[in-house]
Amino acid sequence: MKAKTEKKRPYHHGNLAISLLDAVDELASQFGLEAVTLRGCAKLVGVSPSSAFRHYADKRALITAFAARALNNLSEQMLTSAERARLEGADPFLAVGLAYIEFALEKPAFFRAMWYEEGIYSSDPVYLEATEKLRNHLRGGFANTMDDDDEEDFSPQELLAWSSVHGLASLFIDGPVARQQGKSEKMKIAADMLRAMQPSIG
Amino acid sequence: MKAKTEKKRPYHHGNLAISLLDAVDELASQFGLEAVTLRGCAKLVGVSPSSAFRHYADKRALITAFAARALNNLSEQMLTSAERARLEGADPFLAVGLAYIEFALEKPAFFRAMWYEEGIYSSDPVYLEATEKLRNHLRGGFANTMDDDDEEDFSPQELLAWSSVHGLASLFIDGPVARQQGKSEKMKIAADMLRAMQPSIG
DNA sequence: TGACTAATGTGAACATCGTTCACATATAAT
DNA sequence: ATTATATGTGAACGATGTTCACATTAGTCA
Repeated sequence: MKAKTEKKRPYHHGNLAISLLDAVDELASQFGLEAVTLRGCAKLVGVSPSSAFRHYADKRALITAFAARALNNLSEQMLTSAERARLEGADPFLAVGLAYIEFALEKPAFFRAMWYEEGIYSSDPVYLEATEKLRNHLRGGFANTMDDDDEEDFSPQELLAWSSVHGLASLFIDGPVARQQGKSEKMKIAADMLRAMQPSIG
Repeated sequence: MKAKTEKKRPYHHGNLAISLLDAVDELASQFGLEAVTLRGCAKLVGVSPSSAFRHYADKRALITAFAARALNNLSEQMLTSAERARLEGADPFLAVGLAYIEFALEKPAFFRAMWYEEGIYSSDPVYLEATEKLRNHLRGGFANTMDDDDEEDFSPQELLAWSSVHGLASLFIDGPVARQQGKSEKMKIAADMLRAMQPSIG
């Protein structure tokens, strides 16, 4: 959040790599992912444009790191909402699905960055690890409610759950579904869809 | 397809607007959507960069037009596969869903452009009309197999169908699902998912 | 402490991109 | 034929990603 905006400016920033990620966060949240610029990030951090290349091979690598961080954010959010649901005796399946969609609605630029295949290095180890974690949290959240047959592969039911949740999130933020409606109505639509799926995953 | 590549070059191209769309098609198919450049399209068509602005307000408008055309392509493909399924006595629901996913697998750049919210004018009338048509073809294809209660809004079941199909397509081309597998295996996974959905939409 | 080395930030430069605008050329209308 | 309109051109501008020689600092070890 805070990009160490105001201080005496020592020649060495000391935390540039992470501060640049914060800058991407800031700019992407405010103006969209497409508006994120290396020079803009550098300026926001108060540093020369070329200094970014000491920490990231190129812009794409920076966006990749940001995407990985976003994936981890989503993983956390799903984990906590699954735990809370279990504690409250609520349906963890619904909770996990709704958390996924809510994340996309609240941080659309983050969600887009996660799956921005053409703008990231999708085989970067850090990014890959983050997708693995998300995958497992998804399976973990969904597994308690449905048959957890295979350890590695997604069952058709699990894939249905992930796909539908991912698809609705995408259609909400980038598609023509419920364009005019507010967040709470969208969440209600999402809950209805998830409940409609129950017969398939019981 | 053919961008009138080789001929005497009259001062006026005569078909620039459409030829530029063909150029976007060509470049996006070959090098990805992010690699599409106004100057590149102009060069491919054999015309000056600035001439593009006589037909499109800016690059974003050009991409918007391309996205609309892609949406119409997908609509056609879904329509024909639904008809064929009906003639063959096959399951139209499965056919429509698989057509959607197959399109994304075969033309990923087209599919991305369709939902490239930050890179298009999503309230452009032509684009909007194309999304409406797709919407209706989706409902048309799905409606025969499930309760067609409401005329305008998607029922939870219909939305589940669209979301899951859209989500799986997205996860295939931009996500970590079945990365290593070939198209036929992915189509089998898709069919399994669609069948797993049957209890919810019967 | 002081000197050497590695790490980190800078400034100027380059090619490319989207975009604009005065101008050139072709087509259509009168 | 003359005029008006549509369409394409060339040169320019600012912004972007990137590179590279150089400046500054931090870390290490005598």
